[in-house]
Amino acid sequence: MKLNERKIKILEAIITDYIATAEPVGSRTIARKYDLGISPATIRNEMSDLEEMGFIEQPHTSAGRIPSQSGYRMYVDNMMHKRMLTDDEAEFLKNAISFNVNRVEYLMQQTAKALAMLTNYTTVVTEPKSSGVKIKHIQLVPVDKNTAAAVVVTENNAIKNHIIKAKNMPDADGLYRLSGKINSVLENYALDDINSDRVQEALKEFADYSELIVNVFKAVISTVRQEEDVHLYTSGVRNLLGFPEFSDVNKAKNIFQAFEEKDMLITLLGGGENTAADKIEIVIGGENKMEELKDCSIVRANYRYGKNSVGKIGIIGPTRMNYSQTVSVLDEIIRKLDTIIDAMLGGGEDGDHDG
Amino acid sequence: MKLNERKIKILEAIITDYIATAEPVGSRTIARKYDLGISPATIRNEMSDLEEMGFIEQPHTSAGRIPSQSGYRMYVDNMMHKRMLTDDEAEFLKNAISFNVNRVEYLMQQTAKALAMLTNYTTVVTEPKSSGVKIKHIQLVPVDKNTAAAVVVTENNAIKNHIIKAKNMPDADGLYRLSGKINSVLENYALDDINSDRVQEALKEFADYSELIVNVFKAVISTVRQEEDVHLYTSGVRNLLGFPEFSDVNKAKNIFQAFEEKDMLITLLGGGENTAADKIEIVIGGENKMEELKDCSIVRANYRYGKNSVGKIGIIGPTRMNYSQTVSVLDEIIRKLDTIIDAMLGGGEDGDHDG
DNA sequence: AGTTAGCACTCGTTATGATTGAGTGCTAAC
DNA sequence: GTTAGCACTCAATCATAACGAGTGCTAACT
Repeated sequence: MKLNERKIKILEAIITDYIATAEPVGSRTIARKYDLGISPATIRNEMSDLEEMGFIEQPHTSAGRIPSQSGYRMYVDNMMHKRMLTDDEAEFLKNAISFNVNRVEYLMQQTAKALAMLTNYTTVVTEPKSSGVKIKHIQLVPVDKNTAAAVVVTENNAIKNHIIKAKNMPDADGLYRLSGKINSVLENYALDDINSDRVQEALKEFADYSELIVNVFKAVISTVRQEEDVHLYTSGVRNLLGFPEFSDVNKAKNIFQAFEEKDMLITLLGGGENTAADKIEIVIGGENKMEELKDCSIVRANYRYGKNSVGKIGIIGPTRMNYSQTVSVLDEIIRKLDTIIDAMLGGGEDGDHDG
Repeated sequence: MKLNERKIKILEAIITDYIATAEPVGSRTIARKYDLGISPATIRNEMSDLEEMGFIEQPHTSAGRIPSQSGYRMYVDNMMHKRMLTDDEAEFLKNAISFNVNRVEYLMQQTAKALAMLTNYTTVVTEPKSSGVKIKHIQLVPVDKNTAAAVVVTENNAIKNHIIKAKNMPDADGLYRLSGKINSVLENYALDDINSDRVQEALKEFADYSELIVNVFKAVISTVRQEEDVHLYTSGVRNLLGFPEFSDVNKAKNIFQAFEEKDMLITLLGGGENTAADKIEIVIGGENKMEELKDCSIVRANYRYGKNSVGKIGIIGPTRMNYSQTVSVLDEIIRKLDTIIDAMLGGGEDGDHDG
């Protein structure tokens, strides 16, 4: 059977209507609301075909049709036209995310919140990761008799602290001089070389403090590899409660449970796999492997710093979510975020990472 | 009318039963389940009295009675006996919170989660605040042409970063020397004196960098006053969905909305008012002013570092929550937390506050 | 006096059955 | 190929009745 022009129009009508109303849509409704110039009977015949092709299904005999998973897939891949933002949406976005936040955490929180309010779905945003980033500078600051803080400044001006313990600890001046030495080592050698003779030689003045030095290098390595886990910012979880598909409290409970588990959220955002940096990806219903979220769809994308993807944004709604709006909004916010992050990290405008 | 022994027993039975079942409890049920040695008819008479006294009420004519707000209040203040932890609970707690976490954030998150799992309610925990704490040491670390990081080490070995901007910035060595000067000023003068001639005199060598210096002092002051807002850790929000009182999705939605607003949570935890450091406080139903949470009760307490309250823990459940269990668990966890925090901050064991 | 058995009464909940109406598939005519 | 017409299905709605948990009151009993 061929998916001709008319079938496409009907399928589109069914999906549009179902997205708006959450009610199965029947032939009469389509004939009335969408100007296809054909009678309900004809529509019924076409719908019968569409059902056979697997794009729509019937909850029960005497009900209208609802889109199936592959129906949505077909719509999203081939039929959905990207629409412009409405004036209201554009206006909202303009005010929601201010350029002059000076903390990454606020920016991320703000972004999550703005998206959640605009779309009325749930959003998850990761903080920008600094994995693979180069280290610009490190400085040891005295804290205690056996404790120092290693302040690591990365290439993009993010600042991370690490607590360093060692039995033997130089005084403030000693720490300052040691910092200078370590910086010159970091500048001249790869991280893998830290056990080499030449590095040992460079640091021989501080031979007494080998424990300290080893711990400092450990901290440096963990910064570069970003072994500590990323922060996630979530907003609008409660929005899902507004949708009829989750008015069953038990369903809602399962979903909420999922949202409390970080690992789950990370998988949801696409986990390890690195999707193309500038593509918006849509995961429909059961396409994600998570049982709890089988009635949800995810629209997700990476945001960038320079050319590299440094973080992810996901918008989660019912399978029947408004893909077209969601994609437009996400697209716009990604564009905006890229600019802001560029200004924040790159331009050295600001990059407060305090704790 | 007097609240005699028998009335007390009956009120207690009603509350216990209602907490367990969430169903209005009638005279026959009490006679059957609780061995009071009196007939339903007698119980009915007493219940009628209890209702007149305002401790219980009737949802409708042909239903049993449920405790009123002042009924719970009476129970909580005068009748509830603090019970021991069960073996299971004790065992769970022992495993749930590990002593060797090395980040305050993990500890708080863990605490929130453990409490939520144990009680099956929702918990909110603030991170320990360092407000009012003395500053031990400060060091400026170069970041950028116009940017430095001020690393502030407080008396209890917490470490906070602040980004400092200034048009005119000394080089690394200059920053190090300036740090030394500022430290000696901080040691010898009160923070209010920073505009005094003597302080100006002490820093005159760095007159070119007045913008930088002003910004550093601002950062120091904000650390001491803790003007930046505290982190909150929430867990088990979804638990509330399990209770029949919130099976109406709209009610649940309102509550969830409240939980997404930080200000709300802070008021919930007792906001500004400083309650006695070592008392567990119970706020029943509408006693809190928040309309959205009128069907919830809060059991809350402060945890300490040394003698000072440094943070708050709140457990939120339906008004019909198990106060007795909640209080015991909270009491135990506070005790435990005090020990851990003492070890973490005081003993200088560790206090990683990275960002 | 206090306690209790008995009973009429209330009222939410549940079960039953009838009605409605949205929607379908099929057939026959256009 | 399209459409009007019609019988059929089935969830949702509604009214009614039956049920039962619970009460308050009265009168009898200790």
